[in-house]
Amino acid sequence: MSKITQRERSPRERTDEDQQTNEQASPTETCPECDGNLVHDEKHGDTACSSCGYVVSSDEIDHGPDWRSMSDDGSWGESRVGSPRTKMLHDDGVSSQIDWRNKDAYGNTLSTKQRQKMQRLRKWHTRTQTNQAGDRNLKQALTEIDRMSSALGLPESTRETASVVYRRALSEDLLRGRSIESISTAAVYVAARQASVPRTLDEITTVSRVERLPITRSYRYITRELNLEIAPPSPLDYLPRLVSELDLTDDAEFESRNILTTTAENHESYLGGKNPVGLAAAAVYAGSLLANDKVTQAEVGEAADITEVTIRNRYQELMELGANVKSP
DNA sequence: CATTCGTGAAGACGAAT
DNA sequence: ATTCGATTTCACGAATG
Repeated sequence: MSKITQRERSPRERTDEDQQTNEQASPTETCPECDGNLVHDEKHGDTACSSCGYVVSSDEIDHGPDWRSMSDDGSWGESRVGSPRTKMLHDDGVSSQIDWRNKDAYGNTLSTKQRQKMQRLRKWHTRTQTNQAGDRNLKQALTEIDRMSSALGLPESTRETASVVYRRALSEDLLRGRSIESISTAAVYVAARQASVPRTLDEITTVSRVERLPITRSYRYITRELNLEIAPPSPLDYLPRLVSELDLTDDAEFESRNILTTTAENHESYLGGKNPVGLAAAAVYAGSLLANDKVTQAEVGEAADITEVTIRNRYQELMELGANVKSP
């Protein structure tokens, strides 16, 4: 009969080399990219940087089937078999596929007649997988989400969130008149913000295939229609990335963080309406001064993609509001 | 000399109409 | 769809060290 293989059967037997290389990739404490804190994501087996999203080692955990019987009488009733389900594949990763080679399950070449039959079967099979317009959209969208997430260095969990957001938009029939790209991009934007690893609209735009306008439109649209409540990004979210990009000391980071948190506590209202990146940049500048690890306004501006003028203004305001900034 | 400061005009954005 | 208000950017020269 036809050879139907389960997708992504994960390796049960690992070779010796695999074991060794896996052990050599021992977890480190700080991110090689930005020196941010590394967070281990138990669910996905990823060790990723909490600030820049850099993934250090992925897939330490075998996602393969668990062959143990889960019931006392030893029956297979509860056995868990197959690949893990994931929102990142359009069908949650539960589908099967027909091999493209014209061989049967034993590797024997098929007869001409059988081959033709297989052609038809294949055609039918792929159609059922992607036939519905929605499913076809999904496939393309998920590819895009993955591509953009990679380019932005977002952790795996954030990509799944983006996928879920897109699925919801799809199921609520929100795609009419909007491009798949723009919705996908908006989903990534949403997911990054919800995961407290926000990317600026500029960063998002550079990795997307569509312009800024459709992105913001779609973003507004889906957040409204799906009732997604997204808090404005905190300057603190941007701080670790800046610190690492500028190679500042922990001291400087501490001071910067301190400045931000204290002003946030005492002058909550002040922060409204201001670009959080500008606030973060100003705090980093101030912090670097306090910690004797000075960087110029221009350097901070470069790293944060913000003008010196803005840094100056925020810096001044921070000084006025927090008298506790002065005197090292 | 490099860095910081200050300014006015112009653009971009969100909210309101 | 346009208007309005606040914010940011740009470009520049002056001040500071």
